[in-house]
Amino acid sequence: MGRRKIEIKKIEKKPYLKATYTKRRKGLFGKAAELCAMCGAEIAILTVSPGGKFYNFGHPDVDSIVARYRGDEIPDRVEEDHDSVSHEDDDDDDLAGEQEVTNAERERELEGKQEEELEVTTDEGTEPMACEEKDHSNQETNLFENINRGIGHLSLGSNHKFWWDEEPDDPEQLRRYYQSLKQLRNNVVWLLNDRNMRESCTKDYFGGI
Amino acid sequence: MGRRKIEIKKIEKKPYLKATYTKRRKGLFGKAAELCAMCGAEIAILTVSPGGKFYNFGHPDVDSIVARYRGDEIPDRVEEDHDSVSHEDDDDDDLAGEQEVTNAERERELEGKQEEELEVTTDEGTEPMACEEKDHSNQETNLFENINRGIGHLSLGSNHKFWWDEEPDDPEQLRRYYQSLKQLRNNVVWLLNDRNMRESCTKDYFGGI
DNA sequence: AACTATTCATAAAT
DNA sequence: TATTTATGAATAGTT
Repeated sequence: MGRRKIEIKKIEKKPYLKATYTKRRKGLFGKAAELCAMCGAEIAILTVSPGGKFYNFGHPDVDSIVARYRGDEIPDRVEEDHDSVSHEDDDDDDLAGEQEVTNAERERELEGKQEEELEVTTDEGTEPMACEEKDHSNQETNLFENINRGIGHLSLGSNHKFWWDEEPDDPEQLRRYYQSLKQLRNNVVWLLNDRNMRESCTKDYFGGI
Repeated sequence: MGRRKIEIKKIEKKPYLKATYTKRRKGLFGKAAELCAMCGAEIAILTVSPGGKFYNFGHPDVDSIVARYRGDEIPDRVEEDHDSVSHEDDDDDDLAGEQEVTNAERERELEGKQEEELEVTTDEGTEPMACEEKDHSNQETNLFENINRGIGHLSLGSNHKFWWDEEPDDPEQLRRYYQSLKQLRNNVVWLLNDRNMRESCTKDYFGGI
């Protein structure tokens, strides 16, 4: 796609490496933006540059997609069939597969139809193409509230018992358990922290769309 | 890029929508793979199709990058300066910016140099281009161990005190705190669960690389 | 960083 | 629906 056919292999010369990385990252994000605009897809791209820096793309935003990917939503209903999952179909039972309803689709149907009807926005830039310049600290708060919320609905499908499943009678034991769990909480908090160091870009790719 | 110039706008006709989505997703993942191979970058792409199904790309794998994005690593040292973060530079202070050391880079230097020297793999497919067919349950275990680990190192930089920061003397109070934290733990477990329903693809894109 | 020659991705056709 | 082909778009090399 340039003056000459190139091999796709590691570029060793630093100046070329940087230039190529920047160009191609831009190209990649642009492609993603087009795909979002044309097909109503949601895409999050997390990029770590060779220098170790994050450059991200997200539509409608990175965090909502990442959260969905990890299952950060609060469940209304608990899935029991975690074992019998084998998707052999490779690519296409999506969207066209209107007979074969997947788990994910069923879940979405329960949640609400808003996104299902592929927003009939006709033209110009009134799309909800939000960009990643949101207030991160607020997001942290929301996500954490999310984790703390929905406590009543939870009942993990598993039959295993762990130490935290039995409420200890011994006060000293209880105290130790409490300590452990508090540490867990701290780790979770830390996990949600420090996001501010990262960059995310979406705009510039949705200008003429 | 085809027989005719097209407008980048929402495709309304379902058959075209599906075909286009599939083609372009494939193209996007291919571009990402090339970028990884040429520049040693790490990329995770999370895609939600218009039908609501996940199709993901990851090199070396989705979860490690997502975890890093969210800050899932166990900290060796605690950051104090979370407020004064404003990256105004748009694009390029990366890799070339050998003067201006960012927080992220500093952290990496402390961690160890393994990844810094951009693995001098010269040619063929001996690259660590892992694909996303790993054992998910194992990953869950690992991530959870990760969260449970590193307890000793933690001291959040904040000055705020919350109820979980004071160890309660009252046994009943302690029990209630314990309950709350246990629920939090359950939420975290749930959050790590259910990943098995998703597909991820990487192979097919690294065949000739 | 800006410019072109060229390859590559893909829209339309089959 | 998979394959083919003509064409526009991304980009390698150059300045």
